[in-house]
Amino acid sequence: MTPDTDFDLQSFLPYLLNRAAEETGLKFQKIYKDRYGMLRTEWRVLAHLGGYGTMTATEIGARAGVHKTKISRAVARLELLGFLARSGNQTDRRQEFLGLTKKGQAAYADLSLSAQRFNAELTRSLSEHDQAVLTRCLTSLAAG
Amino acid sequence: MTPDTDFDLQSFLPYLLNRAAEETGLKFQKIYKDRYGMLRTEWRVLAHLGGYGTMTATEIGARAGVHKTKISRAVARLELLGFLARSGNQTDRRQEFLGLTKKGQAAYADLSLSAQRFNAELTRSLSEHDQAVLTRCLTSLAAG
DNA sequence: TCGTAATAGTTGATTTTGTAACTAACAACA
DNA sequence: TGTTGTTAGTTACAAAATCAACTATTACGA
Repeated sequence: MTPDTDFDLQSFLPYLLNRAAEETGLKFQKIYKDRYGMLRTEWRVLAHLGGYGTMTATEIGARAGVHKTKISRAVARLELLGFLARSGNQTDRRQEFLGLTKKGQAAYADLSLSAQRFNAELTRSLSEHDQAVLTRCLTSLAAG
Repeated sequence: MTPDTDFDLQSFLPYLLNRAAEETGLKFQKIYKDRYGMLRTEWRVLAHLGGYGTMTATEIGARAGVHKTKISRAVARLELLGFLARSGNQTDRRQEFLGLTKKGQAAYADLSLSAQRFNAELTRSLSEHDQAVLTRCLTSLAAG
């Protein structure tokens, strides 16, 4: 039985993407976990609110590509930890506007700075051109 | 309070990588899940054994970047489903050589072919050059 | 060769995620 | 109105990942 495919796992994009994501993600996870006890989704919610301003849970989910149950739990925990505050929407009482507290803003300022440094370190060995190609390809792949 | 960082989540590599990995990974997951009832780690173990031949659990873990408890459970399940067989090592009775059964080989042949097609579809919109850059960058990032 | 350390792999307890069902509020339209 | 459908968000339960502890075996040094 000869192998009729010359499949190469090392060039299979989902595999490579997953490995690269895990490798880089776990390293950065240490930062927000150690400093603020945050989980990944919590950091992601914080990053969205810090970077794009107040919005609803559904909107975060849509932008971040995260399911609403995960958002719901992350929001609850961020609120519990004092990083986030909710304010009901008068015109549509189903939804709530989510915004960072002072403490949340401070955490975002700190973590986003660390993220920048972390990213700079990651891309240090890549040429400007490669960085541009990589970001473009990833953005395209992430969009589906 | 002016934001003293111009951090952009959209160019933060761990975020982009994670999104691209999820997007592509979940799509391909449907294939091995629907056809063979496999989980991601199980498909990954199958892919390693199918692509590189018989090896031990630890070796798969090291190559695939997966923790041994995940490997252990994936192997147990693949064995249960009849895709994989173990054979003890005489010279070191702690370890076992893992290999695919006929059924496992057939599943690998099928899935690796689908993976190739899936990958081709993913990269269809990318130029040859971009593909090469992407793969190179991802491999470098995955290596840590 | 005895005792200690290291390695292969498994198992159990805890945490986190995923799936589905649920409540509450709004929308559309007869 | 009232009935049906849709959307926002939460919760309950099942599935899976993580972490630590465990057994069995081998390696190594006094």
